[in-house]
Amino acid sequence: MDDDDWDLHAVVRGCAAVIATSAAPTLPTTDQNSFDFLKDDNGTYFQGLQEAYRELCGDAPSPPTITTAGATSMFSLPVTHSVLQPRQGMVHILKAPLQMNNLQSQENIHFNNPRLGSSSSHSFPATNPHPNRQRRRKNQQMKIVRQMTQEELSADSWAWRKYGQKPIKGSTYPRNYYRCSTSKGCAARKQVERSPNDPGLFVVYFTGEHTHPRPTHRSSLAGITRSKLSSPGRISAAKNNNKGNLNMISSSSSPAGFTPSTTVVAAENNEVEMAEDEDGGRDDDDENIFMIPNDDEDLFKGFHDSDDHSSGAGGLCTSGSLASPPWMNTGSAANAATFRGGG
DNA sequence: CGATTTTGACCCGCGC
DNA sequence: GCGCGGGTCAAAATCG
Repeated sequence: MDDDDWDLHAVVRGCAAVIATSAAPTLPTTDQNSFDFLKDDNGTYFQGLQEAYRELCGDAPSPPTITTAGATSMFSLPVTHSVLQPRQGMVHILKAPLQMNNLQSQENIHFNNPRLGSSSSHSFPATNPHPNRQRRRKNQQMKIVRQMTQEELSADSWAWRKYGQKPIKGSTYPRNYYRCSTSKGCAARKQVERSPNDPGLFVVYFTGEHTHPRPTHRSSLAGITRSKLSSPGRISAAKNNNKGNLNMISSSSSPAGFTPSTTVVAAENNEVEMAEDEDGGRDDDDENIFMIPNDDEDLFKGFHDSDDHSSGAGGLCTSGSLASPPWMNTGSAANAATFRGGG
């Protein structure tokens, strides 16, 4: 389920706080292994982050920069800039808003995780009619945000199953919710919506982790037969065509088709701008950012198409400590999007 | 028949 | 405490 996922987010949250405050203490959690790759020998994370970046990017032209922007701190992993601007070709790994302006001590690095037995004020009642429903505080979620073209979305070897669609207030287009269908217990999810600034682009949020290796052949996966955007029967004839939903597509024919450097563009959508935390407020979308430069093709080859290089199930996933964030995997594509009611 | 999509309802975090 | 908004569930419909 999402339990591990939650822990990871909590760890990352703490890690970000540590870096942002330069305090660099050890993580106040028992589940530190998940992000040990960010930790150095001194028990801090700054060095580890740099190393992690080197793992991801190979020969990075410059070391990763930990920077702060206004009231919000963020990781910035520049390739060609010492400090990249958020809009200059970044993939944003969003996390919960740390409210760094209020973060003064490690005590503030607090995990509102009921499953960690910490300070959460929320827990599922015993009478929960949906005991399997795993919810976490919005600001506890870690997201990776990417802007992708339809081609990019199609270049995905993961199998995604749509489980919801919601109109988002203030957004022209609805948001579509997908979860990984490769493995039943897989917590990997993604949200796809059209960029409000460029309907030709899609803003994709990746959350959760894949609990299984990347499938080598989509054709062997359950459900892929209906996840083809290009399928005339499904798209043009199906009832959802006129609704403009974001439909999944599979991409078994293009296992190596992902070319992030050409398509992952500057983050100009509203979500990412909010993620910049310009107002330093407490908006739900006002999340801390773990930014990775999208113009580093190797980086995303590693994340998205590592198996293209015969690296097995995720080239970066070389250890059990989240060497390869599974939520970095690209998702399926989307078609035209309009509101559907409800919600 | 099995898997996915659709879609209304439900749940819950969060701001006021 | 209340209401809004977002995320998820799950039954029905659909497809191959």
